[in-house]
Amino acid sequence: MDEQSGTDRRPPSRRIADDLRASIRSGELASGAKLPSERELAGRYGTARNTAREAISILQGEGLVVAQHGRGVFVRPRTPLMRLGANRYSRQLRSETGLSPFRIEVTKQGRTPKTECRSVTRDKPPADVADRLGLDASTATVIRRENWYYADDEPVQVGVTYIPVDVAGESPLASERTLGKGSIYARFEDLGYRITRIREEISARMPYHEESTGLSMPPGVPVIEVLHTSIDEQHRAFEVTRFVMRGDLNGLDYEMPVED
Amino acid sequence: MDEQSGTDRRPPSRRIADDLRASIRSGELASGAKLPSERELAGRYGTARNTAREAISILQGEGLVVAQHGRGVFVRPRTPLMRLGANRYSRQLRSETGLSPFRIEVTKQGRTPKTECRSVTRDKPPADVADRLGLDASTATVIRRENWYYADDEPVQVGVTYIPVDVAGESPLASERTLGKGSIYARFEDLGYRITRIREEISARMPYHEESTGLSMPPGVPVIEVLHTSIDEQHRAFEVTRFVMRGDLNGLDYEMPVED
DNA sequence: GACACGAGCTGGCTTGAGCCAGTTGCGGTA
DNA sequence: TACCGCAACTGGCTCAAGCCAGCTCGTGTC
Repeated sequence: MDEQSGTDRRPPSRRIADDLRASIRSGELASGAKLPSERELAGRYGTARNTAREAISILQGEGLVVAQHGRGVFVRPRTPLMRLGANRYSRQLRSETGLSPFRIEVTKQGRTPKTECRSVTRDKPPADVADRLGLDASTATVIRRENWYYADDEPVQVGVTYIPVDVAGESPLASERTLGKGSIYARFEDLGYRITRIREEISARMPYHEESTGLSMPPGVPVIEVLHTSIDEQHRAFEVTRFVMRGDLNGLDYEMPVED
Repeated sequence: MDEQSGTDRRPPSRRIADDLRASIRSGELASGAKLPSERELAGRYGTARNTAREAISILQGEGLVVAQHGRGVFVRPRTPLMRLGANRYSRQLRSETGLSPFRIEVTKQGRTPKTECRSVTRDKPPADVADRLGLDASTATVIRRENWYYADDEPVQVGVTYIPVDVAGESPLASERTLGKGSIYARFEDLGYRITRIREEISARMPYHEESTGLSMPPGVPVIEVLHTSIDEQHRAFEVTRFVMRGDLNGLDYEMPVED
């Protein structure tokens, strides 16, 4: 726009990034399209290759593009989000379909779901979890169950469930990786804990280094962290799960009454 | 650890980033602490300054550190999140305190809240909003109200509310920036729309360029986007608001019954 | 005591060069 | 025809140097 007047205070890398961003937004560079190569951008703008590279790295940080070694840089296609709702705890849904809401969501997108329980251990609870369960973080022991969720063999979410030993007792929850029909909430019902309320504390952040490798996340994508607490009729918090999910593939969808 | 065997396949920039990350995690570099300068890191590791710089940029992308021109690079202090719950729509809370939940939350943190209605216009609704309101995106008109929320004069969140013209009529909602006591939901009640259910669709992403400048967001921080729908006793969706909030300052906290 | 100035620190940004490592496709060989 | 291998692309990462701009703090002046 205002090239000639010489008063373009933006550094060249910003300018290139701004131009590319505009092209992406206008649709000129469609979803999945290949950007000009670093060397070509550099030539086109009369800058060093590193400067073009810097521009691309800005867009990567914004989550707009992904680079593929040897192939090029591409506009990140926006895949539809899997929307997880509170209905994932619904008894009816559990019994009707026999499928977990995660499986339903993934199937709906034409992908193949898979879940895997990686470990069942006894541990000390993290402070925030102990707090939600009404336990003393330094003395209490909990069962820790680590679950991974996949779509087409691509990991999309992790859930770590903490159960007080007093609740789990000697039930399958305390030791078995597979929990049989109706899955985990059916087992809690076997023990007399029927989920009637949930609390979900939601935050977003960039993934830890382990998460970004474990979930094989591209740069510029945040995670959604959900700290979930299950509460029964007697207002007992009997289980807490921390979900960490890829922000580019997952979303939450709650519908609830306004109380008071 | 395995320096000598020469088989440290990590590129130097990664190695520096890993070391710094470990120092941060161990607490050796506490929250708010100053990292060694780029030039010092370069010297210490025997690399070029650019390489140390690259390492720091990795940590910036992870949201672990913030750079301040002329001062140094610092471990990002983790400020406690403001937790917004469904109670922000509660009638009782509205009448009891006369304060909005946002104001309560901010005050609780010892900061000074401020809200500002930037504009009230008539517009076409975005497709997703039209869908939630049961309108035709291409023909319908809505009132668009843009609100900014501040803590200590720092912008922390934006909310854009869409109201069908049929709902707003000639009420203050359609034109006034200030809505008087009890704020927006009291005005909806004046019109016969009493909020009984809400739907909240939540996602996380990196901020758009405008958002990151408008909310003056440091790099490596995502936003939480909430698409909120208000529903009355007659199952009418009478208002939709899109909230965009800084992920490092805000969180959500819902407690709800499990239905079915 | 208040203030202006500058030295020496910090990060911000660029250059132009080089080498490495994936990817792709073409052409020649078995 | 099937396959191998190489050339020519792509991004990944680094170097060494330079200039700019913001911050801090000491020094010296008024």
